Amino acid sequence: MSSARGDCYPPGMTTENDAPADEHGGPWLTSGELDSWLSVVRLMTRLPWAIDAQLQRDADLSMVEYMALAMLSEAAGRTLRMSTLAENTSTSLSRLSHMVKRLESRGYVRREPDPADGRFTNAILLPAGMAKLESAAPAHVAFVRRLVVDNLSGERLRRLGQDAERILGRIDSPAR
Amino acid sequence: MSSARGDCYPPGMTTENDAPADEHGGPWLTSGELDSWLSVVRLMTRLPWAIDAQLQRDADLSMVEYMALAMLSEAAGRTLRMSTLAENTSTSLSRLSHMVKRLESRGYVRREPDPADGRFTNAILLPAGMAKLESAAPAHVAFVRRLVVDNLSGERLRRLGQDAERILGRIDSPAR
DNA sequence: TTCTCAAGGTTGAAGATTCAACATATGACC
DNA sequence: GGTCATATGTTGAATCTTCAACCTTGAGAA
Repeated sequence: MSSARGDCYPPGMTTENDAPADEHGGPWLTSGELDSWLSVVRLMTRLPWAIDAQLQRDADLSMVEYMALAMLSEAAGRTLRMSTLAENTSTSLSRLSHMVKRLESRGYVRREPDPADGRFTNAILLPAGMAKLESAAPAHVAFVRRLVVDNLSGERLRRLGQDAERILGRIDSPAR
Repeated sequence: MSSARGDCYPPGMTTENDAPADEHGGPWLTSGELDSWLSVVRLMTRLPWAIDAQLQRDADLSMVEYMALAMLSEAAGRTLRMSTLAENTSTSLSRLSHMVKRLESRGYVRREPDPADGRFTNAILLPAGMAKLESAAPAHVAFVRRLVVDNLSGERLRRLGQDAERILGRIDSPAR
């Protein structure tokens, strides 16, 4: 099934790659491990690209922008701190700051310093932003269904989410 | 386990989200589907970021650059057409062209028009590029093992790869 | 031959992201 | 109060990606 051949990952070592198929911890990847990893790499590359393309085409939004608007739409008072929003959308504060500035200039969002603690900045979803989100949502959700949710059995989707969480756990863990 | 709450995805509709848990094709996502999808989104966002950070820190390479060098290292004559390389690394030709120009300026790669058909351009891995790749590979493979390969059972890794392929199939399929 | 066309690739400008430096606000400590 | 340290955000420059326009090569038709 893999169209991109697997013998390209660790470099120059393919002949020594025939170790027992499921032994953990070896120096290189076995050919089965490599196939799976390369599939994951392609998924990480192309799925965001596909989602972005759909949203861009149908709503002139990037996926991160959609996520940010969606997070705000569900928050109390349609308001979140910049730092919370950055955490929840997995983006850097700097990127978010630039991004919100653009959303602000489009009239979807506004910012104000938190009245209770001036260190924080609150991002607030405006009616135009809510309208934008509501108009973008149906096509976006349908697309996600077609590519992912309806494309896997309930059980496999559930496991996919679990595997993702397990990998994310390692990413967040304090190294080693 | 999900730290970012799920009630932020389709916007403004959470109260109607209590449909039967595994019914396919509804208008919105059920809360379980949403959790899984958001986990996948976070994975797509953070895993490439983590891999890039490791490679950048240890080898001053991005993941796409690493992939390109690795593909070339395994190709016959350490040579591939630009278009093939773009396909195999899931990047646009334009992005690849800029990227290879940078790799060229670092002495890792060179380009030449295909002698047999001048429409194609061949990218060729130079010894310095091979050396770079070999020095980067061990730490990179170890990192991929720690995050993904050794973090899931053989069976789950295999299924993860299959799910990825299944989703990729939909992405490549001619719409609808 | 000559014309036209499609495919492969490059380029420069515009747009987005990253990086490091810089504010600013608050709390802790003296 | 005054000073220092820390956490939150912002900004501008550098870098990277995307987008559209363009160039070139070779194939095929007239």
